[in-house]
Amino acid sequence: MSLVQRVKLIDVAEAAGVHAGTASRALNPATRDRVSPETSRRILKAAERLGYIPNTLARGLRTSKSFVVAMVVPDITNPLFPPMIRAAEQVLSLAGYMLVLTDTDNDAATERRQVEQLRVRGTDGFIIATARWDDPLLEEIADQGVPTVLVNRNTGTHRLPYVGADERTGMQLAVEHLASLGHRRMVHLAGPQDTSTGRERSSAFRQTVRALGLPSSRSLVRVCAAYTEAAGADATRRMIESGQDVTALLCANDLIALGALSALAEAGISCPDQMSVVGFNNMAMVDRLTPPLTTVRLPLRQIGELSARMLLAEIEGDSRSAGAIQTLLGVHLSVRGTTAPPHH
Amino acid sequence: MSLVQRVKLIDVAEAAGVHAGTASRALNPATRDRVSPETSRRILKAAERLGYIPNTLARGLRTSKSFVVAMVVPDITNPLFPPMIRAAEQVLSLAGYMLVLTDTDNDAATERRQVEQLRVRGTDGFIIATARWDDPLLEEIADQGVPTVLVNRNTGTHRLPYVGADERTGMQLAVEHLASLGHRRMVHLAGPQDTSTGRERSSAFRQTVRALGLPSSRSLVRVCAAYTEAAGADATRRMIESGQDVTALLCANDLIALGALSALAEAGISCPDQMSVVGFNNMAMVDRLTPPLTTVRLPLRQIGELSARMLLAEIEGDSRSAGAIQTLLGVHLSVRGTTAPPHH
DNA sequence: CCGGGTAATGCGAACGATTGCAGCCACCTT
DNA sequence: AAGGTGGCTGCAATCGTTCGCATTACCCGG
Repeated sequence: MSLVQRVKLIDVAEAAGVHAGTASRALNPATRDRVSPETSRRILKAAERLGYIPNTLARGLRTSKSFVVAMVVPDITNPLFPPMIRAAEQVLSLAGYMLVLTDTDNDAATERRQVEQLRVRGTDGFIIATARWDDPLLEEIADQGVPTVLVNRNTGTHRLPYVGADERTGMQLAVEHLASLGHRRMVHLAGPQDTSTGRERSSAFRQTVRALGLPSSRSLVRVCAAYTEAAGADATRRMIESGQDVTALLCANDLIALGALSALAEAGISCPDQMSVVGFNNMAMVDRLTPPLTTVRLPLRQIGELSARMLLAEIEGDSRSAGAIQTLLGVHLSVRGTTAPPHH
Repeated sequence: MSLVQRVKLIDVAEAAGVHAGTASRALNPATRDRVSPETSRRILKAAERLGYIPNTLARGLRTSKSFVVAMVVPDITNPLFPPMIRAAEQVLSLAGYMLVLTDTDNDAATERRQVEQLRVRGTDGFIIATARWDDPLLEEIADQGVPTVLVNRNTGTHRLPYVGADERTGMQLAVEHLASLGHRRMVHLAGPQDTSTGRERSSAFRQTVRALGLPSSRSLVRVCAAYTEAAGADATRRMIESGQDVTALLCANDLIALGALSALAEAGISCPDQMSVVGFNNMAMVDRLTPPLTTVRLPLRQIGELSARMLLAEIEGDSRSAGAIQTLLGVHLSVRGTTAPPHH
């Protein structure tokens, strides 16, 4: 009684004096034209009056559709993700889908377990933010044609639709900004090279350095073990110990930049006077640091929103998706306090 | 083919040479004792061998259970929530539940719409972080006996189970800390009084000030319009303009503290030299500010974890829940750089 | 005036599991 | 040895929709 489900299809059918099947057709916009306008109107009215709400489970059982979409992130406490999640959730909920969230804790085994569990439960599609460059799970998904869109990180084979930021241009802007300030010897603290972001950013770094005619050498790129503060600090310490002659640090993301700033402070190297630092992602709060972090701002909300739209299109699209569309959204360099001309 | 669902109950039953009903009983631990150990073993083995995975939709249709739990937050980009969400998700997923996330954007109408939509979809329970002191939606939920746990914010009637932090002690620790530094004239920038956190924190502030024998007056509490940076800055500006003689600011949360710090900087008032500031929540990154923010640290992960456990108990508990349990977890004061002795 | 076409609706079998009830058989008691 | 008991298992209804197919009614041209 009064518990959620009360009036069902057969009730509205009876109220309208028709068979349940007819009511079903009238209620579904796609099949509505198979019932006469007059009857249809009566059914709609009855449904309205009784407050009919279809039972998603029953429908799902019959149609094997669940109106559930899952979003897979490596770590929801990373401020990079909430804006994307939020935007995606809004789009999906407007379209009548629920968003289930799963946090893999950066662990491939956990991820596989979660995704399989979700697939078994009839999840209609996936938004995945944990792609690795070489990712067997994603290959399976592509093989099996599960509606999926990748965000933030892409996979090497480009077999799945992807929406992300224009990483290369972001890195280029950062390098050019530093060059225009007069920097010539910059080091890139790269992210893990098994992620597309790590690879793209470091490749763009190398390319831009070369294009600007700056001295380039292998030692200008130092790969961090992870996208974490600790890894960034480590790499920075090693660089300082090496005695390398450097005036600017381009970090593969803000967490690495945070680690770098700590390590610099530890070593008594002041930023930006003795060392300029640039981050990537424009994480929440980095504008409140002292000095505020210069960083590349990604359109997180847009990424979330667009990924949801693309996924919906893929799920509901009658035709098979027109290949794996790769979308790159524009980025912006937020110049703040951690970059300044080098002094001699 | 090879699409998710293939082997079903009847396949297992046939393989084991029994009727589907028997297989169903053998597979369900709760009814397993109604089938002979020998048969049961055979069925389990067959299920294992065939890789049987029950169809949650079909089961849900019959049992009206969905193994879906929803978490309702006001704004997922607030760093307060991700740790709670993460912890809850882990507990739930281990128990075979999915966590669907919904962000109400701090809007009561949106919240109602989302929650109703979710209930209709057969959600088994709710973790709600958006409670208001006087909240009709929650009253309905309590009336109808929907399994629900409140986190972070409580409701005035205390009719639903709640797990949160010991706000009062947190505030007390903060006030005592300032008093021990020598502060006597402190102002509390309170949160909205339609939330339990706003009310508890300001009531504890008043109480502690009185208990310490400090001068107390109505003007020592200034209520902010919202838990936002902008509202905190506003309140602070008004306080500065009023010329009130104050040496310390106790903010109802970190965002308000952030706003206060901005407004102080604007007005050329240095922190902590001329004004001490204490926050609440220990949001991510506030330890990286200059100076790092002194704040009350809440056990966010524990709150998330415990709330999930309580909800599961409520959902699966054979007996009706033993009243609306109110759980308060311990807090800790992180003394950092924004508090110092007052100077004269 | 009749056959064939079309549009609208009814009919009932799925979807895949759970579960109350009934039947069966073996064993125990008197 | 007959009747009773209780443990296992099978049977079939059920959850609420959807959808292929059958049926009805109606219209039009020959």
